[in-house]
Amino acid sequence: MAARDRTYHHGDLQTALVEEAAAMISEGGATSVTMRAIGGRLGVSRAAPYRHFPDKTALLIAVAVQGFERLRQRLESIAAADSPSRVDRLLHMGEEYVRFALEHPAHYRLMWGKEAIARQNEPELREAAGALLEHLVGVIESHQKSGEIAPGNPRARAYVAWSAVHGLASLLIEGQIDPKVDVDGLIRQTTETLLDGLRVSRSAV
Amino acid sequence: MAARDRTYHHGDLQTALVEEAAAMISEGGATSVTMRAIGGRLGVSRAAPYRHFPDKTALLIAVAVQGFERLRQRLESIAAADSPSRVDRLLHMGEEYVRFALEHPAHYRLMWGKEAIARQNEPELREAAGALLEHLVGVIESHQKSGEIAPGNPRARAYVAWSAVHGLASLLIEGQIDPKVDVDGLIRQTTETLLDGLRVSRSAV
DNA sequence: TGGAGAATGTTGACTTCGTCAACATACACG
DNA sequence: CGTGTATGTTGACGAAGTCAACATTCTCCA
Repeated sequence: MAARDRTYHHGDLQTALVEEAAAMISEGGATSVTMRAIGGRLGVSRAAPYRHFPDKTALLIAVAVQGFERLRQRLESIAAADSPSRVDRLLHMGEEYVRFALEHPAHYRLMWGKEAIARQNEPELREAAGALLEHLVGVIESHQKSGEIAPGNPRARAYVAWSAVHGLASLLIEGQIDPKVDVDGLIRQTTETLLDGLRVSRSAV
Repeated sequence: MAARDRTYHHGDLQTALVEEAAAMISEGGATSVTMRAIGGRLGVSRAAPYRHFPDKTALLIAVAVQGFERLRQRLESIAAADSPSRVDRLLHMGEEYVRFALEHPAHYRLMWGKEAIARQNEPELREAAGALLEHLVGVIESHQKSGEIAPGNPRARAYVAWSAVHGLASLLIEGQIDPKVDVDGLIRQTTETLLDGLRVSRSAV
């Protein structure tokens, strides 16, 4: 059994650390996560996490990777549910992306913040984000086949789409959008504008 | 004279602190900026900055504000130079925005990172970013008059445009874009897709 | 079945950093 | 020219990351 009730050995501290760090990030932002505090909340000493992660950055990376995976799962379930031939599916996915960021702002910020994750090009992080991109590329391709998106390098088009939703999510969670603005309407308008642009055929790049 | 060569009093430490912090951010990222290091580089003690900024966050905010102002000036000079009735002006502005971020990645990151600037809703920062937005709104309006952008709430359209360029800038500086991709082409494709979308008339939001 | 060695956890200590308090020096101005 | 204020310095403290040495528990084979 993996999660017995132990006094000395925790059972599955590695997993618990990631979960707890994610929870603390949601509650008090990334700065509230300290090795000491996280250990305390798990009833473990301050140095215990070092048996599972070489340093704090590594733990935060694991949390960020988990965030990318959850976001991807969420988008994939939408892609699977909706009809692949309908434009609505794309709108729905874009909206869901932004909604995820709004629901977990600190977590989403961590996924992107090279500030908190002070290290150059973590491969795991790149990979997790890459999986998200790959999924998006596939969706773009399927919609190109059905004609709702103009032909052209699907990867480049996926980057464009990703830019739009990530940019909006970022603006929103950083409080840069006037609170008087109708957020749902803005999300919808952004995804619609994006799709309108992607529908237009231009000289390929 | 404001910048005499002094031994005890620096002359214009406040300005120098912001400049030096910005330089250090460019060189080694935001984490390399410590009060001690910045003081050392300016030949001043570790506590001297506290005569000019209440804490480190305030200094970083000043740096971020300066970044927003420089970016705005850069975009305004383009808006002034190009013909206001040509679509190229918009493309040019979008490209310039992304280029700024690529030239000053750590600085641009700081401008957005609520991580490094751990404080809720700094008014100066909001204001500096707001000025950027206002300028963009004005540009959108002028292009709506000349018909290159469909009518509708110009502020909402400005947010959409801002999302696109900020999102792309963010993807690029966080290393999320495949290095094999032609960056200039991607920037152009993003701004073109955005404009194509903004040109289309939809039910207003 | 009974250790031996690996895995996991704890405590103490060191370092860096932000920050405050007490003190020092230079400047401005009547 | 003297005094109050602006600016700078040093010493100290607490928080936090992290390492080393030590403790406990688990695993698994002889």
